Amino acid sequence: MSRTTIADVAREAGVTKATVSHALSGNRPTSEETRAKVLAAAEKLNWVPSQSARALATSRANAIAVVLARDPEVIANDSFFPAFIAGVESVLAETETALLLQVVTDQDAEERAYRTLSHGRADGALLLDLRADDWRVPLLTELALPTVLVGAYDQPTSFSCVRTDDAAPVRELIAHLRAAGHERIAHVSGPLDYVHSRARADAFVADIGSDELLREGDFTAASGRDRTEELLALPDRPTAILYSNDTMAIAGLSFARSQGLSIPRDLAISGFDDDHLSAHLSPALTSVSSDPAARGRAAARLLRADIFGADPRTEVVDCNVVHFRDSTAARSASA
Amino acid sequence: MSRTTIADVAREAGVTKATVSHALSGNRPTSEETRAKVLAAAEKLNWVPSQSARALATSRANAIAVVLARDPEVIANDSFFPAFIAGVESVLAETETALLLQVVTDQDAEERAYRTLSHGRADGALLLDLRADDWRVPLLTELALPTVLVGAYDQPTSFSCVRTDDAAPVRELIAHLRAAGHERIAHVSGPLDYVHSRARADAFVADIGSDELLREGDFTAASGRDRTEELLALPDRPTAILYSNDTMAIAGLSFARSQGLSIPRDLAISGFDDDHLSAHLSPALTSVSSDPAARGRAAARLLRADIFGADPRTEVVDCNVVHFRDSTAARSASA
DNA sequence: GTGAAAGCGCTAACAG
DNA sequence: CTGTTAGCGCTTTCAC
Repeated sequence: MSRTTIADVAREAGVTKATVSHALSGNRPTSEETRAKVLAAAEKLNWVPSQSARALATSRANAIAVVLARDPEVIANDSFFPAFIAGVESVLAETETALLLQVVTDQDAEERAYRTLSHGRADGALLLDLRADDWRVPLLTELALPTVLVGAYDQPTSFSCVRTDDAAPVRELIAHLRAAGHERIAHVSGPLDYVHSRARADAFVADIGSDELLREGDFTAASGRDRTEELLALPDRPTAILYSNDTMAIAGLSFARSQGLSIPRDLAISGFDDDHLSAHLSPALTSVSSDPAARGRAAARLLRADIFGADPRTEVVDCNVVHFRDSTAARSASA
Repeated sequence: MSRTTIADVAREAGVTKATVSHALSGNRPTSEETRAKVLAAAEKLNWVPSQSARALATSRANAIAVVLARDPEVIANDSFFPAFIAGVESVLAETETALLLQVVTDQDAEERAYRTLSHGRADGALLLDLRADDWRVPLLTELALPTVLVGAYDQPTSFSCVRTDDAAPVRELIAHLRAAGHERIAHVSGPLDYVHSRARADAFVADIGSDELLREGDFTAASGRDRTEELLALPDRPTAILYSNDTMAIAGLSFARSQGLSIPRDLAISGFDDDHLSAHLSPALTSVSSDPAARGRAAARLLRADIFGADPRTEVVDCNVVHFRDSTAARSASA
């Protein structure tokens, strides 16, 4: 509770509050001399302007928000999020903007969170885990809160977007597996109302020509296991499974092994998001890395531009790269 | 920019601003009737009080801060942090408190961050990655910002602490390895100025009786590899290595293998923090899980209590459990 | 039980 | 170039 206020500094420097304010913000010309006096006084008193007072006066919070409506388990096991946040922070740091993180448990709380945030707490928001026809988009539009949508979004929108091509790596994986002789290729997706899960699943179905071997998971290990069990119980079981994240892939791998299958000989497996340990598994897991930090940086930059009044833009950050590893290595013989 | 303010609600309800304020906060008795009118008006106008105005008036930001001075690489590969944050959020959610996350790159920025935060932006802070004689402790004391120290802290302090017993799992691991016949046991620690790294290293040295086989790493894969190389080059090389996190352990494991060693036959290996994939590596990695979410919850509760004026307390969250897996399995014969 | 009015600490017209 | 004066939207005495 630094008691020193702008008034103390003004007194110390022998000027008025307004002068102090402007000397520091550079919002109007100030003589070099008074500027120096003000700086000296501020320094001497160790004064830091109150963010809440400034926020109230300028209606700018100097903070942006990320609201997460995720299961704690999924948060903890997600390799995307921390790296994404690190990317966001690296650009926020340049402008001393803070990141407000809020985890909510239900939609009601989420809506309240956005309403509160938009009212003096944050200057903008980053929307993650977009769903088809996401209800948050009209809400944020109504609240007039600058927003950047992270992840594909197909509806026309007036918000900035950070996109990536989720379909390309899926096609690349399928091509690779086909070349290795696989004909029964399955896909365990994330929840299909997530736009990016849907994009991957659509790419899969389009390329394979059927959704017979598509199963919907929810990114947890449990769902990876269960969907794998279903697929392997099929009369004509798949010889390769593409999972929409590494956690499900590994759970699937374990289950397949417990059934006596050998990976990749009997079943090829690939993940998504390339957890930093995936390359060290045995067999090393084929996965798709996507540079979450780069997407975080892009999102933060777009949001900052938006807050400063720039027109919304869509930026495609294309950094998906498939790492082919042993879990999809070519099988020596047969089908 | 919801234009509606408390004045609009007051007008709509036919009362004054003060009444609206009190009706909602319950800060003074209000007749059931006016209370209902106020609630109806607020609902009708979709009004949410401005956080910045409220913060200014009450000098309470309804937010707490976590400042991270970490390398982005370390952030992205850390399995502790996301789960910890999830735990923190789960208790903050109860009181609609937000979490302000700030990542800084140098000490100067970190100090500025704390000064700014303490001045209207946050009501308290969580200190992670404590170092011996941490400079942030006196700073936060000076700023009079309620703070909770997460991780052991040996200096006397007037702040609340969340502790865990880092020594016990180290002793348990050593005992296990000794029982399996290991006599040359090494430890690759984290940076030794971190209090928790130091605690583990001290426990190691105390139990082993020498620091000959102690090497200081920095939690990155590169350092895990390098320290392992040094240890394996020793004339009388260790037969077991305890690493202070899983990332270093896996890097060490890879390096040892590249030298033709077999794990665990020629070299037993254990990690720390129990990344969610560690159990799935091959061999499965022995590691120590520590329930970061529980520590996050404890820290958030202590901080909230502190902000509300409770006396500082130290809470020991003891949830370290060693998961013995194949990477330290008993060797059939010899030394 | 409710109203009126005085701030919280800063910024931003408007004068000079 | 600098000082004066209002607010920003809320909370909180102090009266009634």
